[in-house]
Amino acid sequence: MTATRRGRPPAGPERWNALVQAAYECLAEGGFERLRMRDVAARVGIDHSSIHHHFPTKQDLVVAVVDHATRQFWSTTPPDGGPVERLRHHLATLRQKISDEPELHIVLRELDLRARRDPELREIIAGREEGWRNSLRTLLTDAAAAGALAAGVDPATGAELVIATVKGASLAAEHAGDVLELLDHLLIRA
Amino acid sequence: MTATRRGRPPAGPERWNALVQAAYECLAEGGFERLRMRDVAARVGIDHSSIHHHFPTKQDLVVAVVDHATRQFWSTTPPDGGPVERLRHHLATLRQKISDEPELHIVLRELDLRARRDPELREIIAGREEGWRNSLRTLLTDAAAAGALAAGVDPATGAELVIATVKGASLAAEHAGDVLELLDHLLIRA
Amino acid sequence: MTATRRGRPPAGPERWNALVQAAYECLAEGGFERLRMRDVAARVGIDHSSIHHHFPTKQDLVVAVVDHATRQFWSTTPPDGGPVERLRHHLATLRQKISDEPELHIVLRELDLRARRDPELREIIAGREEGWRNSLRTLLTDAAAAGALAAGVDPATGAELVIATVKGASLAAEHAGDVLELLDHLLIRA
Amino acid sequence: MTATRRGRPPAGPERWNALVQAAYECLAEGGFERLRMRDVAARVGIDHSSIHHHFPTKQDLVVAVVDHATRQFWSTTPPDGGPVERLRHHLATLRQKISDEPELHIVLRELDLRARRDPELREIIAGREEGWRNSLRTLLTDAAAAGALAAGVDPATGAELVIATVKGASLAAEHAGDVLELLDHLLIRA
DNA sequence: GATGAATGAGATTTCATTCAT
DNA sequence: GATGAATGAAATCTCATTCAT
Repeated sequence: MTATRRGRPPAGPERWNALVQAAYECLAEGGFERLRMRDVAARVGIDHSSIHHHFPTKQDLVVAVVDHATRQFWSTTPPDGGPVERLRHHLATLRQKISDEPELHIVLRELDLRARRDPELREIIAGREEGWRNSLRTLLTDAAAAGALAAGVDPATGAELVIATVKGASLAAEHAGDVLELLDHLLIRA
Repeated sequence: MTATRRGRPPAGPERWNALVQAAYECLAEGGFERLRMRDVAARVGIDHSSIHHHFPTKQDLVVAVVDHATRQFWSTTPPDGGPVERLRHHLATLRQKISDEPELHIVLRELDLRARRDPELREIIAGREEGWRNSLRTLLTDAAAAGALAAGVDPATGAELVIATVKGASLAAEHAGDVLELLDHLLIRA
Repeated sequence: MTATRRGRPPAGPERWNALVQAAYECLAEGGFERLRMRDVAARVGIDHSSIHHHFPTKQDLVVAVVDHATRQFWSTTPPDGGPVERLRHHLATLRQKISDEPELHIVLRELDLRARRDPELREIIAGREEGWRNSLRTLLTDAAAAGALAAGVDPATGAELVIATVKGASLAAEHAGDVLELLDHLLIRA
Repeated sequence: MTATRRGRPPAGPERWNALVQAAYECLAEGGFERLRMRDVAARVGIDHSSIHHHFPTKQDLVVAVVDHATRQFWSTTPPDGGPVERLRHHLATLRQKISDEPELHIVLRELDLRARRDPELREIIAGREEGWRNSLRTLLTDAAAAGALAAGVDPATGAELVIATVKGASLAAEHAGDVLELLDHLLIRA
């Protein structure tokens, strides 16, 4: 997106990224059912068969999209600060992402569903989600240790509630903010 | 399912129901991406072209499946009793459904995703979900009136939290029970 | 079309005729390419499979239509009178038919074209056309004997010219009248 | 048709032309009713799905055939010379075409009939025919100005007579020559 | 005679992928 | 690396016809 532009479409790793991005957009717009190599290629401006130089099979492209999409989402590393601030910050960031980039949720849900039948995808997604899950548990455990959690809230289960809610909330973007705010209110005592 | 079976495949409305059920199962197993008229027909034991006798187009079959699936799920009418019992019962029923029939959730999520691009499905699903939403709101409002709701819980938003959680929880069936139990605990004071 | 109506659709030979008429209309509207047993049956108001009781195969129905259509057209028997009047009358009748019932021409052209690959149809049509041809030749021969034909017009070839013109004229119904009038003018001297 | 053939099937525009020609032949042999993409492809020696690389839909192929067929026929531009010679020459050329290439007439009649229900074809064909019609009218007008037309022959109607005859004459190729000769005799005085 | 269900052959079209240039 | 042509498998849908009721 910066250099290597001499009047001709760029090649090399830029092309690779452009293809992943294009596939991501196609997926957001039409779902897996309508994800076509042709459309992805067209969006980048190359021939539909040239795409196979970068991604031998369609699955390879999909895997790259999974990597791209999951990386973006769960990587919300909370900043320094007390346990409560960090947890609050994380939930706030999730809220923001959901309203700022709704297509990301669509893509994640598509991938999640597809992962059910595709072990390769399942592993990648599970790996990323596990990172998030652990991070969440730590957050909640710290909050609990600080006495900032609602009574009877098990940190591990609380983490699942957040995950389940985020995934479900993306269904109806207009409610997502309120729901997560409620979650914040319910879970955190202080 | 009752009579008229003398060694020959049954016909009439039974066949219709069997096809819907078969499509439902195919959808649960392979998702929309792998939903094939051929497979549905084969599962019922008729020729793949005969299916068009009952459902002129694939979409017609899908619509019937939507109807079948959504009808099952949201129709959990809580019994008589006090507000708290009714709400508790409803949440418990949802918990039960999630663990008893996980494929139902898969199908619903497939449909939900597909509805994004298919207005016909969208309307059907939205109609059913609206019924559930209203029912939930009433339940929560009644509970609030009885002073049984956690402080600061708006009934409407609470309903959305339940919906979001249920939809999200179905992603990871193994956590669903705990999550909903927590929700119960958090939302309900008494 | 007259009797046997007791609140239920009629059967028997009336049904047969109705089916032929319906097929004729379908043929006029959509050509052979879109002639469907279903549509024919629907037009008469019976089930599409019941049609096979009257016409075992589609070809049988088509043959009946051929019979129906060709009978109508070529059967313009000229009345008594002098040779010139009879010929003039015949040409006038053709003119009239072309403008009154344009769909008849469409059907005949469809049949004519199809007859090229269907010996059964070919024979029926050829048989009918032969009758017309002979009748035309006699007319022209009589006119020639009466000295009423344009100089150098061979009766047999003149007959072919009329046939060719009528068949071609039906292509553009708006010109048909003028063209046949010109033919009258050119062929007949008196 | 010139170079680049080393034991492998030719590609590029040659393939395109070959497909049009093949479709034309199929149409001549079996009519629209039996025009199959499969057969066209087979005649050229490629897979039946490859044909869609050149003609996305069947209609596109048909349009190309229309273009091919109509271009051939009406483009008989008469040479220099007096009005009578030019008209005679044109009629003679038509006679020749009819006997030399009878399948062209078959195809044209198929197209003509189909154009009744297909606006796209109708326009193409109408456009071409209009060119022929105008050319004929000019010819006849010139001949009339030269006093070479039969008495009472309106040039415009005369043009229609020729068109109708040619179209009709193609039905019975064995009579076409005589009929057109008669037309020549009747129309032209000198 | 009429009906509804079923059949099976076949037609168009789509699409990931391969290959030679 | 890119391209255009070709492939082959598969999917939906159509339709004349048959069969049991």
